[in-house]
Amino acid sequence: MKKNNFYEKVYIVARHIPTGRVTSYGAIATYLGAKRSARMVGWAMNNSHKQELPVPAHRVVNRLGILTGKHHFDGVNLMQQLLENEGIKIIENQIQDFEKVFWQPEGIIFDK
DNA sequence: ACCATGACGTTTC
DNA sequence: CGAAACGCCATGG
Repeated sequence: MKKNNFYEKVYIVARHIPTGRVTSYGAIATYLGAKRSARMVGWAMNNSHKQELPVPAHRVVNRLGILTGKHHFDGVNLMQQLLENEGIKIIENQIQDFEKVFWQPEGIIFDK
C-alpha cells in the first residue's frame, strides 16, 4: 500500500462524510475523477482498517444504499448499528430515504 | 507484460 | 427478487 493518490483520496473523502449521512462508492469514484473505478473505492475501504486515521467505512454503501460491505466488519450487524446510531434507518440492509441522507462529496481539502 | 482479485455498476435472464 | 455475465480499472504477485 504505497499508493498515495487514489486510496489516499478515497480515505480523505470518506472521512469527510458528515455524521448521519452516507455516500456511495460510485459517488466517491466519480468525485475523484475515476467514475469507473468504484471497485477501487470499495477495495480501498477494505484496506481502510489498516489506515492510522479512522475511516467511517460504514457510511459508504453502494448506489442503492445497500450495506454490501457489512460482511467486512466485525459482525454483520455492526455496520447497520453504527448507521442507525447516527439516525439512519435501515431495513433489510437497505438505507431508508437514501436520497435524503445521501451526501455528495464536495469542498474536500486533500492535504497530501 | 500477464493474470487474478474485488466492500461496484448496469444489464439481462 | 436473485444470480450471472460483462465492463471497468487499480493493485499485487
